Amino acid sequence: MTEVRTRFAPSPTGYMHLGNLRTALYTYLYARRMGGKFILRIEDTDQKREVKDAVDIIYKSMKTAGLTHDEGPDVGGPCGPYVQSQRKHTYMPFAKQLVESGHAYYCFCTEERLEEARKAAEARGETFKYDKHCLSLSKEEVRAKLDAGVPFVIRQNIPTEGKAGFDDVIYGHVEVDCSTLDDNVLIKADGLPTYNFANVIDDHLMGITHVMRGNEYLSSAPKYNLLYEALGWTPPTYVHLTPVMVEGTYRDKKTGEYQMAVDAEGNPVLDAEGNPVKAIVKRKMSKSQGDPSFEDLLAEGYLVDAVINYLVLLGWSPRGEREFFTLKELEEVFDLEGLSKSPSFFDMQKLNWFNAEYIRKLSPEAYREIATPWLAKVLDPARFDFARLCELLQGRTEVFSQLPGMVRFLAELPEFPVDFYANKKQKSTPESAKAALSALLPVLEGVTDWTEAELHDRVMEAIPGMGMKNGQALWPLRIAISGQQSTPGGAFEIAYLLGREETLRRLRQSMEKLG
RNA sequence: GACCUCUUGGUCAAGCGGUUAAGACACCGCCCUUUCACGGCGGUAACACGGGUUCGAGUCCCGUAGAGGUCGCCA
Repeated sequence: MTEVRTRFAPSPTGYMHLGNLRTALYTYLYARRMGGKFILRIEDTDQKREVKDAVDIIYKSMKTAGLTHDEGPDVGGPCGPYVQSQRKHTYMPFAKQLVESGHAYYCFCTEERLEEARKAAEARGETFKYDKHCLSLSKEEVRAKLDAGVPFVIRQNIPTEGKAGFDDVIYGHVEVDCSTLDDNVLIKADGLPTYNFANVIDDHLMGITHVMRGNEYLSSAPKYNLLYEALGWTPPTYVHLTPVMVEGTYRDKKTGEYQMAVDAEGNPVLDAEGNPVKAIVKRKMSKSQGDPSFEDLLAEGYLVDAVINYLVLLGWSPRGEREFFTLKELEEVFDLEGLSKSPSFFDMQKLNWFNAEYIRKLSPEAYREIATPWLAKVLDPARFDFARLCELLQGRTEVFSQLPGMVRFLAELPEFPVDFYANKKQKSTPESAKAALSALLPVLEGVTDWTEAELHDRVMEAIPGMGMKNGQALWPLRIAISGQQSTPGGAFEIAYLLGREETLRRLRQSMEKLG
């Protein structure tokens, strides 16, 4: 049995979006599971789209995600170079071979002619297909044009009849009529191959056994198989992955304008102020549409392991109850059978849940290290016990970026309405709160050893004498010193964190407002 | 529009001819509790529709509808 070789072949467009990362993940996992090799190849044959540093972003993302490749531009390997633009000269000979065998042909049509034909086809309501105009050129005519230096491309010569198909692990056998296929350009006028050609040549030359890629290639796969046949090569095993979808706004790539919502009659939907509302559509997740990339998520305080765990389950099922997996564990269990056939929607809530679970599993030290910079955005580390604060926060953190908002009240008592004191279950009302706070103030003033234990004991022993239930006294106390109905920790923890002076100051201030 | 593909709760999904149709997120309720969260217990909620095949269909076949993809000298 031959060794499994998979490849992740991104084009350097400047970021790693989540759909791409998931494809890389699956590709990597399958290679590892099978004890094979994972190859990174850069597909940069479109020089117009080249983005500076984009390749570095790819390396960096792969590295943080833990997807190490066995062969690639930076680590080398037996099938290099692994950057397509550096392989420029390997494609033309194969193209010429195809021309010789009649599976491809030179085309000298100008872009203008093609554009006109495309428009004409559109006007007739037909799908444009290249008319094989240049296929009828004689060998001599071709020779003459070539010698005269007329710009050319090389097109694949698709049979006019018959069927073309391929087998896919996920979709099974897919077959189409050749008549619906277009004679795609294999070699562009600049001498570089198109993706359609380069992927076939490189996958074969690099010994790729399993081609895993987005299912946007599903419709062109039959053409690739025709190429493999023409070249006398065995096609790889295809695994076409479903896209990661999202519901969101849609902005036209060319005009930059948002698609607007319309009602059943086609009239614009307006919001309360009478402004048009953007349409919410189902579409592929995409950085250019404003969806978060892998880097964005990490910057917001998502843990790598949580993102990976969430992503692997989005479109793949281990078919068991288990849902937590480390990368290493996935390398043991990942298989192709669990891959789903239908697109899956990205669910931020579930990602948040995964992230929260992973955060809870962090050691207190690790948590504190990550949390500290976030806390320091709004709190002075010299003034607050970050260690204690982190203990309180760890079980309540979903995403680190939420931290500043959760602790800002410690820096400054926020304005809050008196009805915060009203809580039915705690039997608290603004009136009872006033009584409770008045009784509690001297108790707290009497506490000199300002520790949570001491605060707890002094206050708890005073409450029965006040003729109140615990909640009736503690609820208003926490509200008075925090200004919030929900806080990371109870009254004693908050009081401790604030310190004696600040607690008493806030308590008096809040009592004043109660009148 | 043409071609290809997909279709189990709001979302991720198990299921591979016989199940009370798993599980997770979200949501709701109860318990725990000085709030929230965590944790525990429970609940609402699905086989797109219509025809077949079969003793029996979420599972197989055919239509319809809906959704996604492709139709570039982009990948």
